This record gives sequence, structure tokens and C-alpha cells, in this order.
Amino acid sequence: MKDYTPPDLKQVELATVMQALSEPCRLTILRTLLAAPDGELACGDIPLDVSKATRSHHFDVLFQAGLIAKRPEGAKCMTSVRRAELQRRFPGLLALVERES
Amino acid sequence: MKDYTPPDLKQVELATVMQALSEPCRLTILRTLLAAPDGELACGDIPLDVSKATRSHHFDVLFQAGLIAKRPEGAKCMTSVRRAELQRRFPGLLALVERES
DNA sequence: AGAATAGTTCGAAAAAAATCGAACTGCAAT
DNA sequence: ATTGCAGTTCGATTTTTTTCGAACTATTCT
Repeated sequence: MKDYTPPDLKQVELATVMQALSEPCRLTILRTLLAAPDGELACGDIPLDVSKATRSHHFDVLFQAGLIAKRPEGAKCMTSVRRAELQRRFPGLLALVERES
Repeated sequence: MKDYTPPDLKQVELATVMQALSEPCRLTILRTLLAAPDGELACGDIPLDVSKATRSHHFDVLFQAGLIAKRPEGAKCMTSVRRAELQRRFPGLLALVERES
């Protein structure tokens, strides 16, 4: 995990966010994080039917799109949804993600 | 324009809609339609820097994703956003599209 | 009927995204 | 210090998406 500095949401385009949300795996990641008791989980703790490399890729897409934050904790990488910031920049977006299935 | 019967929004997945909205051209189409006085425009009446074939493709992606409706009018093809239905199925989605640039 | 307009469809090519295994880094516990 | 765990990076492959020109359909206008 090279860099934990997330992109500034003001610079993130709607199309980029939509692109990030157009993948079932990535929606699963977000929904699982949103449903998590303390709002964060280690990357590996979200069940996905893809390889480690692909999983890492999906987390990166979500990170680049400004949707999740990362925090190192020992060897693990805790991730969380950037709820408040997203609500300001894209109001209602997360509600749409949560509302489904 | 073979078929004017749009997909049932209940069958449309969020990921599909997000995918359709991940393209700048297609966001332009939606925003232009949303801003149009009577809410509908002929396909060709939306300025886009792509060929006729590509334009047709983008309209089709939007149509398949349940975002727009089509109506023949002579040789033209009038399109409109499926506002009310979308608001029911994906509340707040169009607001996000409109809110931007 | 013939020409013009509006849009679709068909290939095919180019670009972008997803996917994986293998090699790698960093941390922690033995 | 070595083994194991968590995650990233690299390189390559496959799949999906975008894109276009050319040929086509349907409609309107002269």
C-alpha cells in the first residue's frame, strides 16, 4: 500500500465514480463496508470470488474514484467508505448503493 | 429503430445503470434531455463529437439501461429521460446527473 | 420516382478494463 | 532469522467497450 492519501473529491468526476460503481464486485465491497459494524474492514475480510490480484485492483479503482479510504493496521489494510465527504460531493449516491439488494 | 419497448426497470441492475452513466457522451445526452424545454429531443439534435454510428450506440446503451425512452416521429427518433420511473427505481439518481456541470 | 434526411446495423479495429499467476514488500509472531 | 500473513506490482491474456465507415431501412420532400 504505497499511498494512503485519497484523491480530493472536488477533482473527481461523476463519470469516474459511476465507472467505479459499474462492477458487481465493487458494489459488494461498498455494501459490505457500509453494513460493517464499525464501518471498516480489512481488504481481505470481504468475500469475493476473485484472485488476490483482482481484489487488490478493485480496491484501487474504488480508492482512485474517491469512494474509499485506506488505513494501515499492522500488515493489514483497513478500508472504509468516505461517507460524509461523498454525501457532500455526490448527495444521495451512497443511499442508492445501499438501497439495492 | 427496431423496438421502442423499453426494458422493465425492475429488471435493470444498478451496475448496468452505473455503467451507462460512466461515459461523458452519455452524461451529456442525459443532461441535454433533462434541460430540454419539452423534455424530449431527436437523437441527432444533441451535439456530440462522435460519428453517427457511435452516437447511435450511445443512445442504445442508455436505452438498454432503462434511462431513456424512444418515440418515432416521422423519420426522426424522439428521446426522453424516463424521469418518473427512474425516480421510483433509483431515487436521487437523476438529481446527481443534473447537479453536475 | 428520385433525392435528402434520420437513424440503424454490420464488420472490423482500437482502446480500455478485468483477470490471473508469480514475484515482490512490509509487518508480525515464532 | 525464518516463516507466515496481507496486500501490491508486474506482465500477459482475455473480455468488454468504444469507435468508425459503409451499407442499409424508413420517412419525407420535391
